[in-house]
Amino acid sequence: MNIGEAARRSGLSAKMIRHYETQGLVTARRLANGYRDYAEADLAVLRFIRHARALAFPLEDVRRLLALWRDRNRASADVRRIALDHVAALEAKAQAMQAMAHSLRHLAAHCHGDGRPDCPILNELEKTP
Amino acid sequence: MNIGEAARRSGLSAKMIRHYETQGLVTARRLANGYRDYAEADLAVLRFIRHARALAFPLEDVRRLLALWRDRNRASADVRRIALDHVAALEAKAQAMQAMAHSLRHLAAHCHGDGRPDCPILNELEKTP
DNA sequence: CTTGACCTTCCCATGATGGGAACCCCCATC
DNA sequence: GATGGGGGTTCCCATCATGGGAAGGTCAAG
Repeated sequence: MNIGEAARRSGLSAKMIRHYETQGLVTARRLANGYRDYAEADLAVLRFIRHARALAFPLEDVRRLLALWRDRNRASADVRRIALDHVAALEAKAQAMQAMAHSLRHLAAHCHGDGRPDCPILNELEKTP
Repeated sequence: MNIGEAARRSGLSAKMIRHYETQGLVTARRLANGYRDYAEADLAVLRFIRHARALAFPLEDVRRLLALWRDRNRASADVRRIALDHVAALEAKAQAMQAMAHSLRHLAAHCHGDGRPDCPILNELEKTP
């Protein structure tokens, strides 16, 4: 199957698939005309990548997860560690964002939000320290 | 004051200040030798930018907030709208991240995390659909 | 006059993705 | 056989905000 069909069936874009190839996550046989040729097994890899990316694993993590996935002698502890480290990163970012959102919501709640220029949001941003 | 001192006193890096200049957020007088020269008023702008960036406003938003800040006839409603739109964006991202974190935590909780290869995380990632 | 600490501009890298150009391939239809 | 359309290929550029670093100008102190 060519890259277009592989894209359709994996839920990725052809661009992404080529990119993942340059990053060493997938490989594809080449036909005589230079076209990439994907087998069902490659599709499984592509879907794996899509699921991992849907959980926002960076490609570097995906590479390691794929290696573990292929390794029948893997230790589930290794997979777990990658996942939990990623969870920690996600939660840290999410909490930072929500803290910012809270501050801003608070400021906005005290802003008249009308035609007058007075605005606690700007007052906060212009603080001297 | 030169860019190094402006950086120290604003809490930004000299690199960032130059970048903000290319983006039209700050301007600086130039000395005869080509060095940028900042006044106290410029420092206030730089600190404003730092505070806005600390709340993760994209530079485009910072540009608009600065324009409103300088405009004595601004309507606080305009500031508020920018802020609340940004809050919505932050919360959407934060929630998406926490949803991913939850899923992964759940999967990891069912993973032995020992030397055995069996792993629900990988099972999830390899799902066919 | 040299040294070191500044400053300048310009280019490149990050991470994952999209856009688009220039060009090749294949098949169907006229 | 020529043409057109819809594949494919590679390569470059843009995003967003920031850092790294090179090459070179400037200045003050020794």
